[in-house]
Amino acid sequence: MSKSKLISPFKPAAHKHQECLQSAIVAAKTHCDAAGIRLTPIRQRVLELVWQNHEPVKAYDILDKLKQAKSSSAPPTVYRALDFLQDEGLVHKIESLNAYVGCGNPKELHKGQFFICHDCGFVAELDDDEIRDLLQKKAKRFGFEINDEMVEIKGYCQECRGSKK
Amino acid sequence: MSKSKLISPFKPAAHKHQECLQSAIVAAKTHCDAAGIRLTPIRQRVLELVWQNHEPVKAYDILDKLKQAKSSSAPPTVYRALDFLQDEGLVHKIESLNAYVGCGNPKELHKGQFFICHDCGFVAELDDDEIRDLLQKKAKRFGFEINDEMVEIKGYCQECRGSKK
DNA sequence: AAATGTTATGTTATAATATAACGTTTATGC
DNA sequence: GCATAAACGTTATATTATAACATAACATTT
Repeated sequence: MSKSKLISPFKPAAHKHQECLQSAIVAAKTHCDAAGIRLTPIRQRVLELVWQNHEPVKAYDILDKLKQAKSSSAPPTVYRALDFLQDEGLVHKIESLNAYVGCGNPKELHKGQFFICHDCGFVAELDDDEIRDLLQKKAKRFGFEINDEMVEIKGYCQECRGSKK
Repeated sequence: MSKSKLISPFKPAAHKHQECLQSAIVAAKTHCDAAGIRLTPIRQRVLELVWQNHEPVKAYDILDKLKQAKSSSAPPTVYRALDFLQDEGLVHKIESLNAYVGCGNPKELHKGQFFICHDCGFVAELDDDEIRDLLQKKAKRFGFEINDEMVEIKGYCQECRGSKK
């Protein structure tokens, strides 16, 4: 079946973000338990920091915050945790920003399509087979076999557009 | 009218690349003349280096080559030229690789969709309205106004797939 | 619990990518 | 020619990411 799922929708600026954060952590724990891998304290902490809001977070900003608790933290501390989280589908990298966002849908490994608001910085993640199928169809025309895809769309979200009028 | 144009197709490994290079330079000159802007020697040289082949080229690799002719070249030399060339649609940045590819279609400013072979490194550029329209349609559903888009697809080109079987 | 293998983390250094800031030169229009 | 803007030179530094090797934590077998 073809799916089109808004994994991380745009939300009112004042939504209850604690809930996003907590459900992401629960989902991550569940996923890691099921997969028999370890969500260590460092990894969980990095995941929490990525989920501080719905904006892409920079590796060195994460590092700064880690250092507040543990001054010995270094770049590899962060990048290793981010690598782990990406491998498990708990975090995505936004390539065009060199920044990272949480993913609330670790179960199926996927690469979503991202919509990023220039104004508020919010990122919405879509997991859409129609887009994927169309890219497949295009690729097929010249015999290309797809293995990985990055779709990052920038513009203005409804809320920010509204506030400008 | 809706277009789907393969701006830079995949090509046999042994295609006559001199022709790609030369026609790109001619197109760039024509474009700059028409627009009343200057394709200075540095800019032209950087463009030639980007067009050395159909693989994305790194800024510092360009710099190394510039230095061979003029040892005073520095990072800003390269990045300024790349910025200019990107603004004019003569070069695209592949965000997921931090690398740059030439574009043979400067006339209409656009952001293409890129297909990148993991094996040979070749990049094909597609300029396809069907993809763009679909992304528009998806965005519209949640009131998102698109302003910039990045589509980078990785996998294996026909030639490389063939050679593996 | 000792020995061992594996995974995760600590630590230092450095590579790779990109921009800031300011001065100088060069093109171009008047 | 001269004023102006555009392009370039130069030095320094910011930002992003990885290499390399040591140590610690945990798991498994004995």
